[in-house]
Amino acid sequence: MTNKLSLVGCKKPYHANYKTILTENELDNLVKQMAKQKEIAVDTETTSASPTRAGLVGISLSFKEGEAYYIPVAHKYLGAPKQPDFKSVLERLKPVLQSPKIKKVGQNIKYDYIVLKRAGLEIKDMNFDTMIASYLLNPIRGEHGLKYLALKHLGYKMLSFQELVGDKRTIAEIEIEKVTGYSCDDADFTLRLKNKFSPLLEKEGLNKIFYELEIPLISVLADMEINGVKVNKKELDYLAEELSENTETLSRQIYGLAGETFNLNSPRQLSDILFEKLKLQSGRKSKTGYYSTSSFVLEGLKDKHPIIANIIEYRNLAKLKDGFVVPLIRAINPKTGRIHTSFHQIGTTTGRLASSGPNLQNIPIRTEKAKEIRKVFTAEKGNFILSADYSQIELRIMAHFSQDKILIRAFNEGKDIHTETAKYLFNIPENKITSHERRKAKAVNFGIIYGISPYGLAQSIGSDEETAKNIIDTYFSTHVQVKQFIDKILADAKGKGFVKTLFGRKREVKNINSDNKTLRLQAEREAINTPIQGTAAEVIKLAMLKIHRKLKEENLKTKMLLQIHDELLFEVPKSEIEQVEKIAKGCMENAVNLSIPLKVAVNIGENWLEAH
DNA sequence: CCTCTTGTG
DNA sequence: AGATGCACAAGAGGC
Repeated sequence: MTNKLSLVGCKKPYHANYKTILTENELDNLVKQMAKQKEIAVDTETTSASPTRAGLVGISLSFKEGEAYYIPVAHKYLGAPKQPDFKSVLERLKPVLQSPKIKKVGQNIKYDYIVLKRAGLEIKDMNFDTMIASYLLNPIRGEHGLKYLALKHLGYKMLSFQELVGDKRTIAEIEIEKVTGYSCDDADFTLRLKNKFSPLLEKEGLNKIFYELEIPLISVLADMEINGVKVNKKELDYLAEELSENTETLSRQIYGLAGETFNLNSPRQLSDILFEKLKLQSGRKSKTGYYSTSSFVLEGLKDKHPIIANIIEYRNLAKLKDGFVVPLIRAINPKTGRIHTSFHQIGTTTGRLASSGPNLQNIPIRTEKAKEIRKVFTAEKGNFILSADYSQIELRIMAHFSQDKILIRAFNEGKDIHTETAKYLFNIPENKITSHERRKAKAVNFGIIYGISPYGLAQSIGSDEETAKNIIDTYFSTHVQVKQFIDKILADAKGKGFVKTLFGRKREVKNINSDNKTLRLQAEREAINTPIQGTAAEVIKLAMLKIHRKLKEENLKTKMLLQIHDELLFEVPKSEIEQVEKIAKGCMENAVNLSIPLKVAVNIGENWLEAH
């Protein structure tokens, strides 16, 4: 069945030959041809956007531009033809898709890898991901979808998923002929984009970071997503119940004090109550004409009216309940009883990972109730949670980049970096430094990495701007090489229009020469922060590759579960704890060789709270 | 779909 | 005069 590309929505049809594989014979011939190829583009069609839940509906393959094949396995609609048997298709494809000698190409191939691995087929020799290539070529957010890339780089308007599926529930209900065109387009244009991007990566000096970091990371992240993390559902249910009772009590009290009921979750309505009705001292109006009710504002009004403390408490508890507890309960996969997040390699402008569905990189920790939530992240019977986190990785990277004498000496001597900074800022001996001064120094250390202003520092240490400015000046006059490092980054960025990480990841800084001061200053802060944050992200990614490889080599049952920017979380059988502790610490501390040592702290416990 | 708010590193 | 610390995800409200 040949489909001469008569697709709806195609402005500039390529003369493609797409074929539906319906018989054993056709499948045989296809596999024979595939076995001769050096590289094959793969795409799967499924029942869900979430790969850890999705069921396979069909697979498309392409190894020559303009030619592609669609193997339907689970289309279900009135009059659907008999399709090749799902299991036997997988068995027939295994020799080629699992061959370490045939390169696999995909668009967001982690998705397909997960779907196929769950079905029992593990893609080998994943070699190219067009989404990641596009991201490395220009790490901006939200412009790396296949449909967008095909239009931008090849001038081809693909059919959108929405246009294909319409009001049907899943792709399984769509006619095989239509899906053949759609899915073959996906595989075909993935291959075309690969051919376009491959030389560009080379030209931009991105080959190393692409082939040696991001591509091998795909299967590591896929395994983490498949693993998922065990949570204690009973405890979550209990927390939800408890938080509901507490928020209801608080809201009743708040309405009593306000003299009327209103929607407490609406900042606008709350603003009217506090600043119009109760006439409390307001701050500036926001863009939309209402006064801010942020925690910063509320904290300042705490003593002015008894309603304030209640609102603060309500906000805290409501956030935990509606922002974490309830969504976590909903996210539990009924089949595995675990929570499977997605990690995104193209989620950030700096090279960090992002997590969603649910986001497991922002689980609360700071308050007592928050700790209760951390506690529900637990391990299977006989296993423990092991957490390994880098100490001060960003400041260490800044020390390496800047070669600052004070920072390098402090890290080489294993000093507490914030205390050390306080020594220089306030010109007092180490044994005289109070927690108060250390706290200020800590704010300065973080501020430097972010490209701070006197106003910003004043806000975070609660001083006036003049004091903050003096502190910043002192920092730069003592940490001479840090100042030089920042000046060099800015000069570089202004000259070239981009900044680079240690491993050569590039980020364009668009407004670095803008006449608009606000935009320019923001670009300058991005230029300072990106090499530091981005390099830290690369260091932990490298460590993850090493750990993943080692766990496999040593045949360990330990599972890598989460990455939270400077922390890795594992689920470890009791018998493997000592070994894994060594592996994690060793791989993380030796991921790269810098002018300063990297330090990793390992903690073990029954749950994430105990292990952190 | 944007704004506000708040959770993390 | 007015803005002024990096990187995110997500829920709620409201248009």
